[in-house]
Amino acid sequence: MTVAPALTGEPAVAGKDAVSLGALERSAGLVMRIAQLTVFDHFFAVFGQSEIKISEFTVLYAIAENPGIRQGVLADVLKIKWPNMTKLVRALEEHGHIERHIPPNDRRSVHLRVTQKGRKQIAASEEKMYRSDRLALAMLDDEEHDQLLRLTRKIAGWPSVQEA
Amino acid sequence: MTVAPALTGEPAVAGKDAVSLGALERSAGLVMRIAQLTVFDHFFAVFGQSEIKISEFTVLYAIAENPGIRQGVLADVLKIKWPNMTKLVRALEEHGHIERHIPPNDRRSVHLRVTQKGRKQIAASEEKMYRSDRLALAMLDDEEHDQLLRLTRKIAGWPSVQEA
DNA sequence: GAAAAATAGTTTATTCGCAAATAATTTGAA
DNA sequence: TTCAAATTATTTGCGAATAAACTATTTTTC
Repeated sequence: MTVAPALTGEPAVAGKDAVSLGALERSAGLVMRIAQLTVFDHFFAVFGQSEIKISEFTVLYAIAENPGIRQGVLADVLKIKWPNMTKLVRALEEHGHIERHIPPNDRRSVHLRVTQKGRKQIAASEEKMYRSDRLALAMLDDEEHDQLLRLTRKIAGWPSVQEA
Repeated sequence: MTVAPALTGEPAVAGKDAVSLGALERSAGLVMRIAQLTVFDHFFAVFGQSEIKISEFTVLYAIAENPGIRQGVLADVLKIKWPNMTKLVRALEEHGHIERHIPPNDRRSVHLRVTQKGRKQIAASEEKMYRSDRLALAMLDDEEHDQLLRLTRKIAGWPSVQEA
């Protein structure tokens, strides 16, 4: 029930006794946040100084999977705030990865599509995404990985794989 | 294998067909992030306009559990960046919740202790923390909650409860 | 024992995320 | 019809988070 200061590699603080968080160590919400930050450290390490950010890649990929999707819908699913999605979409458009279409029947909305260049970008970055995941969760075996996916889907309010 | 746009309560975008994220739906790292954001929505809802922020409470509680701890050690364990920890510690000190001690044998470091007032603040807020966790993870049964805790501890690099 | 390297923490400047306000359009109600 | 409310997206302003540079002190190396 104690936490070693060193989380990866060499100790962040050498020679320090273990730190205990007491009852907080049983707050799955808190531990989950720390685990998530740890995971994303790996993601950033893999993507590094890539030409496309993880958030941009995720949105780009999602648009490819859902041609013509509205950006607000995507924002809600990915838990991205609408103003941030506006910026992401603008960046993707400026890089020529997507196109914005305004349908005549509802000119408030913006429908998104991936361009040929966007498809190439996905092909070029896709493997990084899977590698990030494997690297970040290398301490889990296959069964644990599946468990984690099942639990996190449930928390996020996504249907379980069976019922989908 | 599809994601309903509505995650909680009423649909964020009514009348929209389900969104699929394709292969990304099997990236536990990505799903974990979305789940974590969902969890913290509940945390913020419970803490709301409390006099103390969740981050401040967590740090305060951790100091109480580890009297005299250095703030850098705490920052590394909680995955808080050092400059942010500086601000958190300053805020806690200004509110009279903690004291900073500079030991004569190493005057670079700052050792932290909770004051009597800090202890009262913990007593006053502690229950909110547990309530947040219960509320945010209400969709999990006890076994699933334990599983989640075990998996996230492993990802965060914390020893399992057994081996501690 | 002096210079160089490492450690602990803070400051600064910038980026990022968010809430609130705004704009444009569509829907709904009187 | 006409006007109020809702929807969709963007802009703006501000506060939080980050990286990089900096200060102070201690440890190591030669």
